[in-house]
Amino acid sequence: MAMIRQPENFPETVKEVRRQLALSQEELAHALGVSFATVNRWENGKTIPSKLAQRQFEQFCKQKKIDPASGESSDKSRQDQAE
Amino acid sequence: MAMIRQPENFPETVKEVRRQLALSQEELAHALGVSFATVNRWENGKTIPSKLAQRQFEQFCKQKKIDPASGESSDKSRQDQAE
DNA sequence: CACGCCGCATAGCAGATGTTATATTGTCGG
DNA sequence: CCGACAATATAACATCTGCTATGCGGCGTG
Repeated sequence: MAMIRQPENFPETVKEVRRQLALSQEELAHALGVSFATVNRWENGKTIPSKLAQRQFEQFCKQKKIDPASGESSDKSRQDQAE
Repeated sequence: MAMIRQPENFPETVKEVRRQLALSQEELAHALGVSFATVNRWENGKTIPSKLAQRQFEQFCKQKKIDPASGESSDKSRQDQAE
């Protein structure tokens, strides 16, 4: 029985990932190939991402070396905001 | 009225790719992470794929070394269809 | 032939998404 | 304080997608 395992709270996860990368909702949306409204709805719990969107998001996180499951980047390669 | 630029005919492209890989609509759908109905609608021109879906499809083609633009695999690495 | 199975086409409904528009909030400079 | 601006929240409408069910034709088996 495969329980689809959605991160229990997708909204926070998205916000967290976005914050770690210092991206606006619009920028993240563009990076994922979806619209701003979609990311906004995800973060505010208005909708749940499609399989494709979930896949894309996870792939994006991997690519960016971010762990969506945890609340932290967890690795030491922080480039942080050198401004 | 959007002059969105699609591969001139997405329906044929999908059919062609699917045929080259000898996949059923259901199998391709699963490989792409969408439903059978969606692939079926694409092939029959009922709907146009979302950005995400287009992206996934193109990525799938690259991964499978198939050129969606042409009607042929174009390369010699054919896995046969010895059946 | 009758039956079941598979691949495909189609339809309806609910939910997700894209687009556009409007409102709110916070920040910055005057 | 006021205005301008960016980022965000929200809404409405059209389209796409997921799911389910149905129908059709082909194919093999009894």
